[in-house]
Amino acid sequence: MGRKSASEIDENQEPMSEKAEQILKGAMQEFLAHGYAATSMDRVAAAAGVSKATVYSHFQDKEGLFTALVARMAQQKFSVIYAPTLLEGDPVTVLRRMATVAMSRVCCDPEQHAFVRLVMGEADRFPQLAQIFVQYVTKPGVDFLSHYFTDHPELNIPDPEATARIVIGAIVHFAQVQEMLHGAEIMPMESDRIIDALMHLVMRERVIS
Amino acid sequence: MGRKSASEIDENQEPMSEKAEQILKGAMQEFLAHGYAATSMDRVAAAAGVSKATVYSHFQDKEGLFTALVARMAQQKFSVIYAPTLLEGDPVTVLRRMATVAMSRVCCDPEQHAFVRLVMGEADRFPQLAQIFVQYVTKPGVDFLSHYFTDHPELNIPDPEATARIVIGAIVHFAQVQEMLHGAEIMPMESDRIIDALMHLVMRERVIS
DNA sequence: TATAAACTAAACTGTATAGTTCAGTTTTCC
DNA sequence: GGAAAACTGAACTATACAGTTTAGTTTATA
Repeated sequence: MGRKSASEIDENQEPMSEKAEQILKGAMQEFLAHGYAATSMDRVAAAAGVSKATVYSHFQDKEGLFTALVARMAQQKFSVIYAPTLLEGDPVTVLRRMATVAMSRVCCDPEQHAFVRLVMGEADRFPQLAQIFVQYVTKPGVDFLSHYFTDHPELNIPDPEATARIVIGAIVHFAQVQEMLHGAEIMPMESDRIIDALMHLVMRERVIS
Repeated sequence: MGRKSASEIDENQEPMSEKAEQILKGAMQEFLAHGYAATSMDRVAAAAGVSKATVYSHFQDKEGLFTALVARMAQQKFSVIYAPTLLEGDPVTVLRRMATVAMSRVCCDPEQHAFVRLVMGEADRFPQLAQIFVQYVTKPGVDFLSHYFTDHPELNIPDPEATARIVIGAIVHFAQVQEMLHGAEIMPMESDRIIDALMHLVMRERVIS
């Protein structure tokens, strides 16, 4: 039952036993709802429909379970998947489609909000988990958009990577303020206005071929 | 000793007794370092150099202390202060200066990182605190930049508020990824590149007067 | 100086927690 | 069928916590 020491994180994708999956599912429910410190192992076991001894036979301790869970979620559940069809069409269409898809994913999924909150809130106590989040969630998104900019010089973007970060940062921050921080009531705005303004900024100096 | 019920938040700025200030200082240290759930009232009292009974004579309970603390910090310590001199000069200079100041404030202050982590991490358990954060930290920044855009039509920005959110979101998200999520090692980038790319996007279609 | 208010230290209550142990049950697999 | 492994439920240890109480001390004030 290859366990890991508390401080190292399993980045492999060893197939897991059914019980281990069950436990992770219960752990996800509890940790996402209550955060790390306020989640008890008894509640995790109950949520997983499993005895507490079984939890401790699959995971070294609370920290080990938490790190296994978050690393796994970052790699599986929240890693960005890009459909090839996303790239079909002219840049104006494609960029707007990408922005719209990203915005809806990042705005409309409460589980994603809870996950981001969890990772951000624990980023100082679990810096490795924060880095895994960056590696598997943030970086692929930036790289993807950055490559698209690079592959389309007619967009006339001098620094594709920085520009990719700006576009993604604007979308993510909008979702954070509106949804995660409940800012929608205080400073309401349609997400389309962000997308329109982004398109205006990025597209207006392109070279018409 | 006008206390508040646990669920309502004091948005007034009643002058506080010296002991209450002491307690808030200790509470800030502990809550910023360990988060809400993992902070104990004994440690808060010890950090404040005060007996636990005194803590409970000034604040109703842990939740009341926490909400008083976070609301206060959002209004005092992390509300954005704008110097009038920030606005002197032509738009190219002013915008770059504003971006640079914002970036340094948001990137280089570990206490600000801890505060944002705390508010984000507890935003579901304390939605009113998240809204106070938006009201006193996010909104003033967006409004300020938005007004600057509106006051300078030569910049040719069709949607000032959305554009202000994009600029601020890009800067804040950059700081979040690089510093708060420890992404600097995984996807390093100089903050100047973000600022340059932002300037390029915002300024390139301005009307030269 | 007298009096009230604020404060302290410490003990105390009741509950919750991480992690372990163990006797007994179920599952797996040869 | 039978042995080994996995699992269960429940009790158990030791610790920590929120919040209260008490008895005594300091501080301000009039």
